[in-house]
Amino acid sequence: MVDGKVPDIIVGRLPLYLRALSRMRQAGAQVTSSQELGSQIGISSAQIRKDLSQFGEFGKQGTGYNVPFLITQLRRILQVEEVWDVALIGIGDLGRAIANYAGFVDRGFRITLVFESDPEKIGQRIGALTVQDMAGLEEEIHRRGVRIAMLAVPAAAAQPVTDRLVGCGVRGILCYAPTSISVPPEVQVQYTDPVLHLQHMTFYLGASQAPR
Amino acid sequence: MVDGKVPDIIVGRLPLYLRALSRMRQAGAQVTSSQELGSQIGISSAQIRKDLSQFGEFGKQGTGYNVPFLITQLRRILQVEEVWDVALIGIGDLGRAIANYAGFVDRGFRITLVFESDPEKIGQRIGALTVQDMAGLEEEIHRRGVRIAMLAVPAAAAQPVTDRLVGCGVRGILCYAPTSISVPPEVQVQYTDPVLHLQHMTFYLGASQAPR
DNA sequence: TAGATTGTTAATCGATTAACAATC
DNA sequence: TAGATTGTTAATCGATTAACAATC
Repeated sequence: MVDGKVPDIIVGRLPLYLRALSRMRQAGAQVTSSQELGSQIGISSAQIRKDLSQFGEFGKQGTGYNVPFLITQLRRILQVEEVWDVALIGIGDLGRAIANYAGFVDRGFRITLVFESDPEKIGQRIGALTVQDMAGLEEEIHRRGVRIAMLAVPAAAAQPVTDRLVGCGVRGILCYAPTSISVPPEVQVQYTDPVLHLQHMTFYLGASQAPR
Repeated sequence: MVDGKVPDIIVGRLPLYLRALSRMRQAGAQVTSSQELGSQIGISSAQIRKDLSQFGEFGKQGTGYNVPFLITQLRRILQVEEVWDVALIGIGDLGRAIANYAGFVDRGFRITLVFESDPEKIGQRIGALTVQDMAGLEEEIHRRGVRIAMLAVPAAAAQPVTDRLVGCGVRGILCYAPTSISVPPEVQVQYTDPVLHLQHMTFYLGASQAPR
């Protein structure tokens, strides 16, 4: 109910709740229950109620949760009511796909700076953005007050670039490079590596593929 | 030591260990310790030893773990000694980036089929692959014995496509669509949604961005 | 040998679930 | 009112950590 300190594992589920609720609203739902929300995302209703109770009382006995209201609350809790500016580092195929992705703004993020070290790519335009030289990274990020970066550089470049990002004020890094990076404790890091997920799945897949 | 049933949370860490070990080997390391491996990826040494002990005894007191040997063992445990054929569904910007990504094969995966519903894209070539009509999905996947799919379609299409995939023998799905999908219990699903990670981070980011 | 590090046990810590009074 | 569903407590379950004998 009162937030002394919220377990990180709970914080990590809130975006999932928000995503499911947004889809429900899109589908026209005005209310939902912990039961319905849970079955939608494969989580027990008790867990959802417990998680939400960390932040307040958002439901009504007998009827459940008002979908738009709960969305508003989760956006507030997660601090995505306003849109965050994000810097994207690395314009390979992946970086380009990220830069072109239209699904960020609705959910609280907007790529406003893109950097790349390859001289061939510097100056290219991606939508409304111009690819900038890594040389200007610190100055631009600092000047714009950007606090979040997405790192889509080769694994070998991830740590040095991270150090530069941290040095110029970035406090959240989403790392697409298939490697771990080190940051000071005040900096948030999250990783995304599809191969980790694939290898997690293959552990459970019996035998090999069908005969060819 | 003996594998009665391995907790899923442990299985999920093995790919992380494998990734870190591969980088160590690349860097020329022949041996490592649970201490070193742990500090590299931000996990306690005790946890690494405990996790590995689920599958056997891979280390040597006093000296630690032989890097290439442990890599071999993890690849065996995760069933990525051989390369898995993977079908990719959806050739938007993201699908294209996935299809072009060169980092899969080394780690056990190879995209061998790509499908798309947009008639404009069918027949296009992506590297050595030809974009195929979704109409032939079941036949092609079944014929090739493909067991794993990556889903890079819009959220609204995710569930119907999933049902088709499950119907033709796919047993592992990596879902890039920002939505949850339902599958029978024998099918593995993993998700990747960068926005979930970003929203997880913003919870911790104080105040707003710097003044503009 | 002495130092280092494993594999494993027991203790601690934290997360999930079940259950139910409160109440819409 | 009767039925439904919340928020919360206590019990259960599972994961992590600390510690150390074994041993390379």
